[in-house]
Amino acid sequence: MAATMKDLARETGLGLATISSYFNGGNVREKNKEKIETAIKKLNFEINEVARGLKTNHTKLIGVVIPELDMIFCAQIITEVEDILRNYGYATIVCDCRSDEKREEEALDFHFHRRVDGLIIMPTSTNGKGLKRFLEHNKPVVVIDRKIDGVDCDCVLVDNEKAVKDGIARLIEEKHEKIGLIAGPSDIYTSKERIKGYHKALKERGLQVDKSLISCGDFTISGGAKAMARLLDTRPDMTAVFVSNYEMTLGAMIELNERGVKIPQELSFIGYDNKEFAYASNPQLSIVAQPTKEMGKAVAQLILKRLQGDGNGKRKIWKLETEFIEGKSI
Amino acid sequence: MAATMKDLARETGLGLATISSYFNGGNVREKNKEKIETAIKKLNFEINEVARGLKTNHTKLIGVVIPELDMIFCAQIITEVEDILRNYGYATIVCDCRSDEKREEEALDFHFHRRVDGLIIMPTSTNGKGLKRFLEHNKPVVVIDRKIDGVDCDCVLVDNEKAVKDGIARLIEEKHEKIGLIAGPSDIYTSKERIKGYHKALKERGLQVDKSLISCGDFTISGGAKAMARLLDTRPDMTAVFVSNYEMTLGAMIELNERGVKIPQELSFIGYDNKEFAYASNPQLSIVAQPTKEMGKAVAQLILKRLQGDGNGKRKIWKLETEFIEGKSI
DNA sequence: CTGAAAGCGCTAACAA
DNA sequence: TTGTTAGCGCTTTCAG
Repeated sequence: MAATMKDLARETGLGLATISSYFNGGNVREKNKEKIETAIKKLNFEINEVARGLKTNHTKLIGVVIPELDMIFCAQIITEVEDILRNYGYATIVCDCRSDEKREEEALDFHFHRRVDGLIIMPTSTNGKGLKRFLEHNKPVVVIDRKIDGVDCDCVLVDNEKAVKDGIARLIEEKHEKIGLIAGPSDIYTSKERIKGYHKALKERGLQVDKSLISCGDFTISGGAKAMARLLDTRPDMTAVFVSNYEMTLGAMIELNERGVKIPQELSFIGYDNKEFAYASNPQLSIVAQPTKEMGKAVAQLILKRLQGDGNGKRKIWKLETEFIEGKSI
Repeated sequence: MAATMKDLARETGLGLATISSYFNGGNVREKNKEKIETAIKKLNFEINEVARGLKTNHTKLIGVVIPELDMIFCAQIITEVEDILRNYGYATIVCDCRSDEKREEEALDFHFHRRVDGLIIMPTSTNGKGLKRFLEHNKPVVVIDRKIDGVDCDCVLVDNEKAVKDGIARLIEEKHEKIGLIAGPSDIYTSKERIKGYHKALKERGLQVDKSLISCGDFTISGGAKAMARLLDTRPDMTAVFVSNYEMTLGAMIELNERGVKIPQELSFIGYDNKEFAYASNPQLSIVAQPTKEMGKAVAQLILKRLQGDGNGKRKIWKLETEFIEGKSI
């Protein structure tokens, strides 16, 4: 089996503590360092993180809970986070809860049992019960994208309101007045923010908000297609539409495609996220893109800071800005 | 701090071993079971997997190494695998090596140090050195998508050759003769297979293979766009093109879009993977779709079997079939 | 069926 | 600086 520190001690004739302090940056005489190093090579020693974890009560594991790993928005953030944390010796365990509250709870349990050192979550549920458990045990929590009331932890958010407001403003500039919005589920934080942005944009330009122009999807492709269909059926007078997440953008495009609706002649269109898809569409789509890479960086930075001992610093909320990319769909 | 088994023993008046065997499915008198259960609730006991891992030499951790988490093909497989393994108490640690051999090696080291119980990998490097280390330590390895010579482990593959052959055959049916292929890097297993399929399809129908109709991308969006541009420039006589992965399909579409090439009037097109994108495109794309969900299931099943003790069973290679989805791009 | 005791590989306090 | 020692929380003999 694998060599242990004991073996190193025997091999070098040194004490166990010396070996241990060698690995933990303690003071070891140069000569002994060399001895240890050759012994490591000879015995092919690799430190056992499990044993270390038992002792120190640190697993160097970070739990991640997200609604869907194959939502590109999630995947991009997670890759970035994982990459940075790994450079600091932390492994991330990602659980995809399929936007299901029960599964999310299970995932939190799962991580808790595993004694992760910290938690990163894009929450599905809006009650912060599961998160508090981590905080009570002094394990840092960073929430992505959706703020949760009553839980005192770091957050990385997007300025959803502004994102939508700017997009809608752009449409109004082009003299559109009957502008549809394909929103997310009305109980999700980001959806609410985006709807707020829609309202504000219209009001600021003195336009009326007509609720029948807002159609809620569920952030999935088929949900987006259905929401688009609903708008098309009930509001044939609509001249422009804003879709407020990537999967629904895809769904809406599928529906428009099937009906043969021409963009932008018959309908102006603004989508969300995923530049590549926007470029690959015909015509090229105008979209609002979220800064996933920056979000990932922010998340990693926040949790690392807490893990490195800043347990008491004040809670931080980072709000990042989206980017508007002009295509040919307006 | 959290309660331990010792606390349970004290609370119930039972011995430590009894508590332990309760958790490990041993025989415990009904009465004592009840006692233990109430104590668990009272003390809010949660088993410490770290300690357990130290003792049993099992971490219940599975290392996953993939080239890019935000390649949808990877993400879909991984989600499925993660979901299944979690139901069996295994956590997956995913490392994205960004298609970089050095990073891949680091990821393997990382997992090895962490003492994962098994490894799932979609390899970037073609030498199996890193994998052998796991096998030598009796840790099961499952390779996804790309077979590696000289490493004796389970594999889940796709019938790449047939996938491309069928697509090309479909184009030939429609009287295309100058058919372009946008292939992947020529040193990657799947690319080679796909190129083989291209050759076979042409030969079987008595057509000549013309190397200038094959353009190698690198499985990225920009690579796909460049490869498409190259073909368009050097072979204006080409009447159809087959793109052999999703990201390059996206890239190719971007390029075609920018040049205003009309599909299918000026060029027939077959893409790869991601049905949703195919439906959302205008016109709808014909594509070859890989069975990601089934692949995930197969991977999980194979590794679970090995983890459950079938260490010596013969190496299994599963080859799954792709699906051809007809759109309006031919 | 249950209890006592040893030990997994490591860290950390203390003594030397 | 280095060695000794006592656990971290659990599983697993071995007796009872």
